Amino acid sequence: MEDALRAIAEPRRREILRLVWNTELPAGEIAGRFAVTRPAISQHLRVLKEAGLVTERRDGTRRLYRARPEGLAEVRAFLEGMWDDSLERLKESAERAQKGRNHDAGNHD
Amino acid sequence: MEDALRAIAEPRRREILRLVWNTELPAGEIAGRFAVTRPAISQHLRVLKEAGLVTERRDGTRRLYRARPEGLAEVRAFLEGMWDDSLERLKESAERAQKGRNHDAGNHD
DNA sequence: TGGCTGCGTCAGTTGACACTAACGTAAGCG
DNA sequence: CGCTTACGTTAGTGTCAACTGACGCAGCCA
Repeated sequence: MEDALRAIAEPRRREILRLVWNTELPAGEIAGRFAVTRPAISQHLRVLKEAGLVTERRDGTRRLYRARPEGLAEVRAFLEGMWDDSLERLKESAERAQKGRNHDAGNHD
Repeated sequence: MEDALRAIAEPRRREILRLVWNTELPAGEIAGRFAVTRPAISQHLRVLKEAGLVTERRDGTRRLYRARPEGLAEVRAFLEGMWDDSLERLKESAERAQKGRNHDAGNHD
C-alpha cells in the first residue's frame, strides 16, 4: 500500500501504468515513448513491480509488462476506508457533544 | 490532483489527515501527537493545505485545521478514471484485432 | 507597553529519488 | 563460439523534500 501510493505519486509512473493498463508491452516499447533513457524506465518498472502495480513476463530476451489493476484497487480501498473511519469518529464526537456542551476554551485533549 | 497525490504519499501527512478528518484541531495539538518538532508539522500542514486536503481557520493566536474530504474524493475519482479509460482502450484493441490478425512481430508503432 | 503564548517562516543539513553513462547478462543467430 | 538484441544493474550526480534550530509576528493579558 505504502509502496503503491508512493509509486503513483510519480507522474512518469502513472503514464507507464496507463500504457500497460490493458496492453502488454515490452520494456523497450515503453521506454521508446518517453524522452528519458531506458535505464530510467527500467527503474520505474521495478518500482511499479515491487509496488504490485504491474506484472512481468519473460518472452525470450524481452520482458513484457502489464498493469495489475488489483494493486490500484487496494489504494482505492484505502481511500474509501477514510470515510468509514469518519463514520465511527462522527459517532464519538456526537456522543461527546451530547454529554457536555461546554464549547472548549483552552483545555487540550 | 498531482499535489494531493504527492501529499498523501507521505505517511506523516496521512496521519495528520486522519487526525483532522472530522475533528478540527489546532496546529500545536497536532504537533503534540508526533515525535517531530512543530515547524515540521507546520510545513506538512502547508503542503496539505496547498493540496486542498485541509482547510485553515484562525481563532485568536490559534490556527484550527480540518480535513477537506472533497480533496481526497478527487484522488478517488482519478483512480476510478483509470478503469473508465480501460474500457475505451479495450474497444480500440478489439477493433484492431478484427481488422488485421497478423500477430505483430517486431514493428513498433 | 511589556511580556507571554501559539504559529509560521527562514537558513542549513541530511537523506531519498530521478536520472545518465557505463557495464553486465541472458537469449537467439551466423 | 562470436555477435547482436533486449534488457537489468551499478556508480555517480543533481535536485527536491523532510527535518531542526533560530527567528519573526500576530493576538492576548496584566
